[in-house]
Amino acid sequence: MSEIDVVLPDGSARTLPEGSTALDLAAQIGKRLAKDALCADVNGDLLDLNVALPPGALVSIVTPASARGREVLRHSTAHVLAQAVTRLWPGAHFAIGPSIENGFYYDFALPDDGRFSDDDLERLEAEMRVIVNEDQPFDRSEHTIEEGLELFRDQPFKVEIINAVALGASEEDLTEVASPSVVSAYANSARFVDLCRGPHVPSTARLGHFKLMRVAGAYWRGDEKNQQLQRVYGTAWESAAALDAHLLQLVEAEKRDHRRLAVDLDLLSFPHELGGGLAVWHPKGGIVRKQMEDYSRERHLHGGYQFVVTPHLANERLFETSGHLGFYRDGMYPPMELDNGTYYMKPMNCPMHCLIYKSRPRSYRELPLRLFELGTVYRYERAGTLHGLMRIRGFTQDDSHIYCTADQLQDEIASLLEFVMSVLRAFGFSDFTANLSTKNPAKYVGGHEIWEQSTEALRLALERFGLSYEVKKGDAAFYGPKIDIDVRDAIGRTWQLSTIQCDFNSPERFELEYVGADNQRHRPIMLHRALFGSIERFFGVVLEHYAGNLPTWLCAEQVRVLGVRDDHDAYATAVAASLAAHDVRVSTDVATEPLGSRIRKAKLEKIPYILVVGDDDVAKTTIGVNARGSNDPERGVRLDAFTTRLTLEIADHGSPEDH
RNA sequence: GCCUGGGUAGCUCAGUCGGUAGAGCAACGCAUUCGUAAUGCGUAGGUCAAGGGUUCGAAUCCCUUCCCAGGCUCCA
Repeated sequence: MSEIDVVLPDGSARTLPEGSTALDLAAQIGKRLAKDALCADVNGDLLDLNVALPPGALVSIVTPASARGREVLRHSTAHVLAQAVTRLWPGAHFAIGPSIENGFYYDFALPDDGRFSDDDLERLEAEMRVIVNEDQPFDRSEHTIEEGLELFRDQPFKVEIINAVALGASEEDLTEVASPSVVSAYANSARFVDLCRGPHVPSTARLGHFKLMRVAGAYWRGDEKNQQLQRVYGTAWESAAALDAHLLQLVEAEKRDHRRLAVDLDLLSFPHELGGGLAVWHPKGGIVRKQMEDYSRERHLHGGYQFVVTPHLANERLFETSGHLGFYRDGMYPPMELDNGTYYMKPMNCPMHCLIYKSRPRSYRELPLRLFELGTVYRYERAGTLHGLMRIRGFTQDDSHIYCTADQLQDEIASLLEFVMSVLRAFGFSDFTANLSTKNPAKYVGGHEIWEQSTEALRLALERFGLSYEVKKGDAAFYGPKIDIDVRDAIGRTWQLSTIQCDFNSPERFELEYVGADNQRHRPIMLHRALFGSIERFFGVVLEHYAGNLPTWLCAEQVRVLGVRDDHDAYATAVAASLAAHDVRVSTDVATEPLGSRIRKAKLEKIPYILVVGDDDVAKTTIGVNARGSNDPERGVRLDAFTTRLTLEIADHGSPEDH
């Protein structure tokens, strides 16, 4: 019998009998690897373990505790879910079931327009465990288009996918089948076959560390005009420990949910009486927000911006001119009909800023003209999309509109990028990435040249700044290309905060002009930009980033002074007064309750510094300093030394945890 | 807007078969005077989201609306 050589990832070669599979290779390398192996990377393609290796192939064995291994586990678990559904709901149609971050989902159409309820998850999970225990193989087979259509004749979604791929109509469906001409299928048993490109684990027995999480509705092919399918989400891992760790992480993430923290820390609330998506800010939230706004104003003041103020509503003529009524009427609060016309709440500040620009003739000497406003806008977001502060119906943008010439664009954007990141860094973010959204050929206004020129200006500014970015083709708004800036937070989630958008539409619609050095009239380019995006959303992101342990400068209460006994209260009050004289936000909690109880209360409020003063301190003018995040208090600290340290920390935007 | 699940005291939740409202924490009062995450006792607190229906009787069953959660879609 002839032999073949294959190459391992470390560059070493292995010799195997011709016809050997990836599993044979794994077995030759080691018993343990053969036991762990899920599938194999052969010359860059992920394949099942039982395929014969071609001579000279570069092979790596994929094991469960790897990104690709988990992906295969999750996808295979999705097949098990589909089989469980077809067992419990005979006649169910199944659509697609990919692996996703941390797990998988699968979409179904149940017989008689049936719906899953939460109780069904338990039944499904039990059935899935039965399938896992049955140790069913994943048997791959390949078919012609005609055979595939016959094989899945009872599964309309599969038929649609096969046809779409055969016609070359859908690239994304290629993930479901082998190639445009070969239909691949995986059979777990005579009764369950699913269309799939693969690869899969060798047997269902290799699965088991999964949990079904929730049911949801999801539109076929993600289009709300299509049938809504029943989706089941699950999470799946390589081990019980990994699954438990994930579930624990979900619990931890819940603890830093801004909606939870907003209640616990008494920052703000969403009273039912107000209606959905509208918040009231309580005193403590009000202080934090004021700190954010003050900082923003301060930076803009020194950043060459001019402050403007505009009203919350306007006559409909304004929004006809701006085009908002034409394009976004559904997203606006409905009209107020009055004797002298029809009024709308403003969904954006830009039309108002254009009116300010237009209030008198402009010279090229004034450009770039940067108008800034903390402008509150109202958008009637669809009920199902609301999400705490992150998606809200009334919110305040740190909004600016910059009017400039095409020549000024690149410099303006480069300096804007610097400004944006400098401001975001002041709030503790340091990991940024950008997205550059380019023209959607199906939906845009403006000439080819201006799109090219400004997209290039955005791109060059990004490169000049050295910010890593991805190009999102066709993602631009109809009126111009844009840069969005994502930040990564303390637990690795990314949030889109800042946006810099070119607008070729508004200057046209408002007929904005400036007189150039050539004494001719020219049309300026307009930039929309927001750094926080919305103050509400930014507040939510910051709160979650710090899990409520805000840096000292942002905290509503920075210090609380506790006397050990009530005869220390006078000294505690004096300490507080001394700190307050340095603009520290400080309170005292008089000794009617035991010290331990008052300390606990202050810790739950996440106050950066709890100062405890007793006999020693009264005698020596010292304090006991209990810093947030630390379990051993410092005794006998001189008050003036602490005051210096604290005021420095506040000025530096630091936290007690930094020391 | 669509799918699923919810809404009981400020918060977290219990409330069985339809029989008329409960706990812990928080609040308030009194006592306690205490050196680093819960002192004790007591008091008060509810149109059970709102409205309608079924019933002798509804937190509980039905309908409508509002609000919330997780998804889908959307996000100028």
